[in-house]
Amino acid sequence: MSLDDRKLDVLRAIVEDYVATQEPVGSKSLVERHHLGVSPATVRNDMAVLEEEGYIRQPHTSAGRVPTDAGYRLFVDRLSRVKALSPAERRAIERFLVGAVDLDDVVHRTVRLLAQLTRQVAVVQYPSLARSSVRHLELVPISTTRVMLVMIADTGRVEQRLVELPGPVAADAVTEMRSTVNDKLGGQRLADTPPLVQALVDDTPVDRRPTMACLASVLLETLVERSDERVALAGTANLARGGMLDFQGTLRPVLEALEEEVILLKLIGEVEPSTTRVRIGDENEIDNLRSASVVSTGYGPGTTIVGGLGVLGPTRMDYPGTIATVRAVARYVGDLLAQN
Amino acid sequence: MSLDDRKLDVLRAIVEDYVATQEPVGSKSLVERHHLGVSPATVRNDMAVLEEEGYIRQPHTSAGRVPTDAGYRLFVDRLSRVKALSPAERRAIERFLVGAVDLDDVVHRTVRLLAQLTRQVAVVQYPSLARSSVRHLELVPISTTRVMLVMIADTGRVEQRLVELPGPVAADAVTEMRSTVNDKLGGQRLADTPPLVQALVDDTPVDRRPTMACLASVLLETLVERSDERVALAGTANLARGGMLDFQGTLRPVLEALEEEVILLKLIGEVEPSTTRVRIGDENEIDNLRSASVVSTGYGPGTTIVGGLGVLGPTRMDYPGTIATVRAVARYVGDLLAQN
DNA sequence: GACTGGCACTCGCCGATTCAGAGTGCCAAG
DNA sequence: CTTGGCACTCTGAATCGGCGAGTGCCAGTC
Repeated sequence: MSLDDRKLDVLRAIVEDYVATQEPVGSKSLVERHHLGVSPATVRNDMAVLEEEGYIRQPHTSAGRVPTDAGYRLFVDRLSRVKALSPAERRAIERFLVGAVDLDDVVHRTVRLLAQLTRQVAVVQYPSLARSSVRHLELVPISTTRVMLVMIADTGRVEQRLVELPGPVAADAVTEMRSTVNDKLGGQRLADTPPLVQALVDDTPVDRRPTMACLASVLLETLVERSDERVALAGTANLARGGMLDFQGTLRPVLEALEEEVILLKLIGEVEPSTTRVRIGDENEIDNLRSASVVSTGYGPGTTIVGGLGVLGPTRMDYPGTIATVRAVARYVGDLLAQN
Repeated sequence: MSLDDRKLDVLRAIVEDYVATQEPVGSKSLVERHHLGVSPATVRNDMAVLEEEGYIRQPHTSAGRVPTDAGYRLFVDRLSRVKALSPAERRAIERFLVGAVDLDDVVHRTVRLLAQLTRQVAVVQYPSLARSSVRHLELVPISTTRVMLVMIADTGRVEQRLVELPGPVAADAVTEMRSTVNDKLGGQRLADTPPLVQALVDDTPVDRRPTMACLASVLLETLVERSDERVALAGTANLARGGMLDFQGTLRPVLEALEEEVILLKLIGEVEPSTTRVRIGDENEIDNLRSASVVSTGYGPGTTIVGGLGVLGPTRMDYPGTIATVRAVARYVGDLLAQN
């Protein structure tokens, strides 16, 4: 049985009302607020059908209806109208992001901005190393047997690692290695480097090979294996709004999940080109987040994507508004990145 | 009126019981659990006095007593016996901290360790730049008018900033500037650099002065003015343990406070030499944290202090245990730092 | 003078009960 | 297919009473 237009209207009205009021919505108040041209009784019949189909449910017999995860899903996919950002929001975004001096700065500002605009928990992934290219590698001698390896990526990320060398190395040897390393790896996409690194070792004169091998292993470890994705988080306090009625009374599992970087990455990573992804309640793979929804998207200069960002909130969230905000912020950040 | 020994014993017993059970403690259960050699009636009299003096109070007439902030304070100052760490805890600390490759890594591991051991919110400050010395300054040309400035401090911290130069600069000029900058600033304590930086500009040949001035201003801004202290946070999920009975029902204000880096720094910064500081409830200057306690201390290689760390939890916390853990972790981290 | 046992009293908590209101499902009629 | 009407259900708030933990005080004892 397919749902006719009015039933879909009813579902939309239910979602909108419930999101706004946080209370189960009944047939009567529905017809009052949304001028559907029919009587409460008719709406009740529709609601019965919607319930049978699994889009809404009653928390208790004889209290209004509440959308199910499936209901939200349908709403997001087919019913929600795109909401344009208010000029105030646009201005807020611009004001917030200009004057960032640093990649760190950009990410921090972005995540706070996102949390503030959506009033939810925001997550921003640092530009992924795997999607970056090497702009420069720097070797800084710390002592005769120690070198600080600094890698600067074209996305602005800077990673450093202390390297313990197998034996003492002269300063000019370091300089020389720096330039060979830069010659071979500079400009290369990080994902492509492993074979190059190997070649680098093989091409090194024997007397220096142990040192170079050591360097190479750290390089690989840092940049590739330890797939060093970082994320920033903000707005956890927003979880405690709304009396915790969402999240069935305890924030514990949600907060726990948010402490795991791996989980955060899973939430906002796995970005496909330029879509906005919405995961609703049970669609989340993480058990602790079954009562939450995640809206995420990718960002990057131009059309390329270098990282993900998104927000997390209760399933009862303003999807159209959130989606619009997430998209807008992602676009602004992308533009900002393109300028560098 | 001074409190005699038994009254203090009673206070201690009350604190210990309340911390353990989370329930107001009455005279009867007190004498049962702690073998004070007196009758409940006597204890009642003592409790009346303690209440009069403001160390304990009754949530409602005729329910047991609960320590006040002042009661906890007295307990911490005079009554608590130092609790030795269990061997298991010691092992946990060591296991957790070995294998850290990075300053970032050390800090992250530490903060998680601390959260896990104390089952509370943990905060760790990165080694303060103000207390560090310059180990090396690196200038990496990004384009002809842009340079990446990387500063490596002796504490292992690495800060970078993109510098927009007033005009194009040749590669060898950059190299030259790098070495002069390093000559002048290398090894200097960061707090002492501002005049040196000024001198640096003055000593620069006129043709290069604008570039150097630009560099200098970024340097000052990054390292000094923007007093770039960073902190790591973990264990917020622990706030949601114990049904939120502490924190009068809502975590919101606490979570909000924890989102502000400035506040976190205030909590664990301001370190005096090698003391452990305990701030109980109202003693906190931050309004949002009036129902929380903070245990903090400084850490650093040897006896010097380069940063602070600590935990935050409900006033009803196991002070002796927490203090012991915080101290132990600080010491281990200090040792770890000393090795570099 | 300090401690103790006894006793009356207070008051919050818990379960049961009641009541009003919102909302439903169903039915018969338009 | 829609609508008005109606009986029914169930929750949430308010009320009530008994229970019990815990207290404060007093008189007696060491």
